[in-house]
Amino acid sequence: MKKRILISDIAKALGISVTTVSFILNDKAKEKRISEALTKRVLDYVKKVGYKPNELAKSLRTGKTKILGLIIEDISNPFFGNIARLIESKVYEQGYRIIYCSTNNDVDKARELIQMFYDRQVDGFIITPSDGLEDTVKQLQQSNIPVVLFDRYFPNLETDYVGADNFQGAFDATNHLCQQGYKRIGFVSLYSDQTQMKERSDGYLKAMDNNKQQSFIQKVQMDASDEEAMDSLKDFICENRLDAVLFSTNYLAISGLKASKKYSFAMPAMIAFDDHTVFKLLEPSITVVSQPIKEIAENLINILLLRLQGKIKATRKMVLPCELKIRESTKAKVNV
Amino acid sequence: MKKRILISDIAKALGISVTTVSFILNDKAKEKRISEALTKRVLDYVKKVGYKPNELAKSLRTGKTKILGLIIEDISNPFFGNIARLIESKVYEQGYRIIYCSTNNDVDKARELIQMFYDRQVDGFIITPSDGLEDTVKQLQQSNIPVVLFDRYFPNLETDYVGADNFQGAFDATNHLCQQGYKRIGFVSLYSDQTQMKERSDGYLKAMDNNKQQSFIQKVQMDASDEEAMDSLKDFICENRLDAVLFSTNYLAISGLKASKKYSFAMPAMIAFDDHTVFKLLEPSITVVSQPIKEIAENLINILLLRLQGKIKATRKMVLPCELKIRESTKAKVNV
DNA sequence: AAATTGCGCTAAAAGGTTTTATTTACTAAT
DNA sequence: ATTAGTAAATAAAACCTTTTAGCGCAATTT
Repeated sequence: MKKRILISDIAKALGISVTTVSFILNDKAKEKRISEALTKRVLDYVKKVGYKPNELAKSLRTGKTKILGLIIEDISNPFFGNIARLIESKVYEQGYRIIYCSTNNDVDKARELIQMFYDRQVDGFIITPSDGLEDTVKQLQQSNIPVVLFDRYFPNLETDYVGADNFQGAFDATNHLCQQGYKRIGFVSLYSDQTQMKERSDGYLKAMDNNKQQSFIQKVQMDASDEEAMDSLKDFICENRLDAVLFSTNYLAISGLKASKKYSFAMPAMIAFDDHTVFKLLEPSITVVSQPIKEIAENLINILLLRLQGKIKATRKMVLPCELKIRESTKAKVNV
Repeated sequence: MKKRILISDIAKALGISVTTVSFILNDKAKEKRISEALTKRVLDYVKKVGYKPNELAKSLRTGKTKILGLIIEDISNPFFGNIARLIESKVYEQGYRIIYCSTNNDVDKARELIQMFYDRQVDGFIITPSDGLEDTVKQLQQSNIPVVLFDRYFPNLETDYVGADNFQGAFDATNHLCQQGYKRIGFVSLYSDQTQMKERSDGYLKAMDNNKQQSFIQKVQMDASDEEAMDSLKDFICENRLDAVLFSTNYLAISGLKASKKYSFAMPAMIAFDDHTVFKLLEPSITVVSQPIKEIAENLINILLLRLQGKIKATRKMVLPCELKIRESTKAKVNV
């Protein structure tokens, strides 16, 4: 276990001051008018001995940790897992690291996590906010710490935000079902005030309205068990004799599919929000509204980095288009 | 933006020294014989003003960051995503945080990541090592920093390790196929020296041997595209007229299923290693060898925490049993 | 000749803790 | 009356950087 080499060791070895070394290492040689000869000498020596600055000391002094906090709903959900992977590799290139936690939509946990990350002085946040987190986010803003929300936002709070066009996605999906000839089209959502859910619901309703169709809506408790969800979905679909269903999340769609298997009823035409490996493989394969995951991740990072560099003032809201991926589960209805 | 309150502010306000406050805050009041009266006075005041220590300063002084590095293959793979979620919530209770990165099985990236985390002075590592990472892990050990490997290990390096009983899992799966009457049972694996692959392969071979059956093995390049994997799997299954296949990972199984869909050949009886949402939903549902994810996560954390507390000396290797979840894809063969 | 400017570099403070070594004020024992 | 011992608290060093303010000197300006 060899001792870590310090900036003072370098200074001593070269017979110069610590300050000079620090300036050179922080690319301030020019600005501070350090001679090129000395600059080179220091850089060479640093390389030779493989000096690595102590990030903790650096952070303590500068107040910047180069760590970003990622607060998401659930890292084991492929939608979030994929975003996390993309975010992680993006920021990595910029010298930032990610420290993350899943909230499972629990406000108290979310609050605690954010406080914790704040105490650890992360430089910025990317958050999928749960219901009721508005105050906490506001506090972060007031503390002047950059926050970018994604997937959902707070209508009454000016924040940076990146998300998909949920209204359009749901609208297009519903329209597609209408065009295919379906007459009893249901919509499955959650008991939640989150904006993405509201927008999807609005998109569905608008399309149904345009097509002069009666709407059927079923909400599921956010903390419902898989069993409970399956039960209520079975009833919803069967009792209303639906011939098509739009599911507002991928896991609700999966619960629906499980239900149809468990209770042996025929799943009507269906569309799911958010793609998933399973949807491509099923027989029939499932039509989905797919969010532009890559673009979402890229924009999240871009906005956050610009904020960190103080390059933007006004809040930015990015709404990215969804893509309707038409598969077998929504083929044209054969009129009976 | 109110100024952060410091330990020195507390000392000043109460007319005592910084040292005393620090002792009390670190539960050393007894040991350092601080009077109970004073202890209470300090604790009350701290609570009242809501003092939170600066973790950076603490870390700088103690050399401990209370951050653990998690290096996994791919956070977007549900198997790893689930483990990550469990690990995260476990360590969270103990006051530790996780900083993670995916390697995508790239040694160079893994090495760089570990170096980075090391520079940031994480207290310990949990790593799914890619091929060729042996040296790096050895270096960490020599630097006296705790490392626990999982999913795979290095036969020639004494390390803490937690993983599933891959041999037994593959053995049981293969035996099950034999008992169901299948005669041409193939095994799909990766070109990789990783131990978990070797063990699964050995389990398959041993069972085939016991049952006096001819073995069929196909390896896929680790960096093969989905298309390439699908092509080679199609050829493997069709040209050998296999009536059953054991896939050594969930994503290989998924590639196989995609291939059967794309090229319209009937998928023979099959078993996948590692469960996945998709396997329960397919028609027929897929029999799997399921790893005890929860136990793996718990043991990883337990061992790492014990190491961090210096409570264990000898390396621990935990091998946990897999469970064969029999579903519809391996029903008894009807002899033609 | 005195005052100013520019150059190349540096001493020392600051950032907020923990911990070692020491002090002070007592009480008890010799 | 001196010594020894103990309880309760503390001063100052240590952790390793970045950054502010400024020094000594030579060249230029007034």
